[in-house]
Amino acid sequence: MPLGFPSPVKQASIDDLDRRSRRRRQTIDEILDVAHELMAEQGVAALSLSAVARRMGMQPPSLYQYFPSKMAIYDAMFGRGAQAVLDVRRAAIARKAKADPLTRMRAGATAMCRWAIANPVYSQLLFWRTVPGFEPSTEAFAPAVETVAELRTLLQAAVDAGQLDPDAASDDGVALSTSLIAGLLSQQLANQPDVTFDRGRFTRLLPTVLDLFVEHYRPGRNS
Amino acid sequence: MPLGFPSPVKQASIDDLDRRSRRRRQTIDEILDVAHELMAEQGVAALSLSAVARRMGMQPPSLYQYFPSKMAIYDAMFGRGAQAVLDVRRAAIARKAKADPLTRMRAGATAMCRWAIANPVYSQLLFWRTVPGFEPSTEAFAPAVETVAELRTLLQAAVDAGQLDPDAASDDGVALSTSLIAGLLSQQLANQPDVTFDRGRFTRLLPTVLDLFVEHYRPGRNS
DNA sequence: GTCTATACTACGATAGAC
DNA sequence: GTCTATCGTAGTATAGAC
Repeated sequence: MPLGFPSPVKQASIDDLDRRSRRRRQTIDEILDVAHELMAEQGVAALSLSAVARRMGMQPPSLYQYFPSKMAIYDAMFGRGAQAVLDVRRAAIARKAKADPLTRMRAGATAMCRWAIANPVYSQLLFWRTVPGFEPSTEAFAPAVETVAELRTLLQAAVDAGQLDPDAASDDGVALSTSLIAGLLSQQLANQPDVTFDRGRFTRLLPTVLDLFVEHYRPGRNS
Repeated sequence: MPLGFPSPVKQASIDDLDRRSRRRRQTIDEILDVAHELMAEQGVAALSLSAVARRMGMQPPSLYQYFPSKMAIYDAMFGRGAQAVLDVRRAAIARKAKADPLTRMRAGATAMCRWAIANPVYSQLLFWRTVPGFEPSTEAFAPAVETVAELRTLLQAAVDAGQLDPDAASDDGVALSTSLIAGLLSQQLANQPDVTFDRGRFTRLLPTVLDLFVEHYRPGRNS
């Protein structure tokens, strides 16, 4: 390229790259938002790329600039949902930072449960995995692993504070607590999908179920 | 038709009707069996009539002699599954006919749970209802209603026998007991779908969970 | 009651122009 | 990065012959 001539090709500045990648992220987010909408309307497993493109005013092939396949969209949704659960739970626990471990555990469980009922599409993806051919990638699954790890940590804190028996922080304790909550969610979403958390016949039982857990692992109780 | 001439059209005898309707029933059963196979292989929501026909050595249009639509097949499967749950539970309880109500309740729950894990396709249909566009008909749903009714009756018997607090037979008691079991099933099927009931990290907790329930409704316990 | 033929629609994904 | 065009496949369902 001869010196003294400004390049006819526009130089890509840092700002341009920022703008471009921000634009790209926006499009990706919009795709996921629209996919979520459609899943809510037609069923999670009924997602179609054509429908997504139609609603976005795009042509279907354009979607392949952002996701290499339909399953990649499901995977991104899974990751998004798992991250949201992690965030929601952390936020609820942070709000009770000064409270005892059991209070924080209850707050985390309640917030997560409330979010799950308000977001049935994500719940179905995360907790049931009923989309034919879809399995989440390790990356998308990571926040879910972290959520369970943090649950275990909190249970251990309750044990250390003398609020729970040491068994509560075992594999069984973790499995039991997740199962108790999954049961309420499962029944609520299957039988009263359009009822709010507060009014649900099943989710209403959350405090009771948490009591059951705490009582079961009451320290000194030879279970 | 002139007398003295045997009809050239073969008279349809009672036996013929029997044979014909039996044959028809067999075909219907085979369709449902094959549909079940395919759902197990490809995913419940991925059922395709063409695939059913292919595997049966039929042409797709022939299926419409037996089911008016794909959803009708889902509905029949739902009904079949709900009836199976009812039967399995009743059989387990009948085997403990002479035992106390709580023992029978535990037996029923265990048998049902075991069956559900061994039949994940039906479980997904019955307990999650994640097939886009499908809702079970009242007829198909009837055995499920009956199962819950019988659960309530059994809880009431336990109350009457002084084994449980009267609250156990309330709406909340029923919802709680179904949720506890649904939780184990849900977690087991989503996280360890190919592990047996006996070895499952979650289903293994069934006795514990039943204890939780019984303890919660222990008579005289002011809960 | 099974078939052939077909209508109709839709889908996921790729190639290549602009 | 978006488009048009298209491939290849699949699907549900119906009409009508046999």
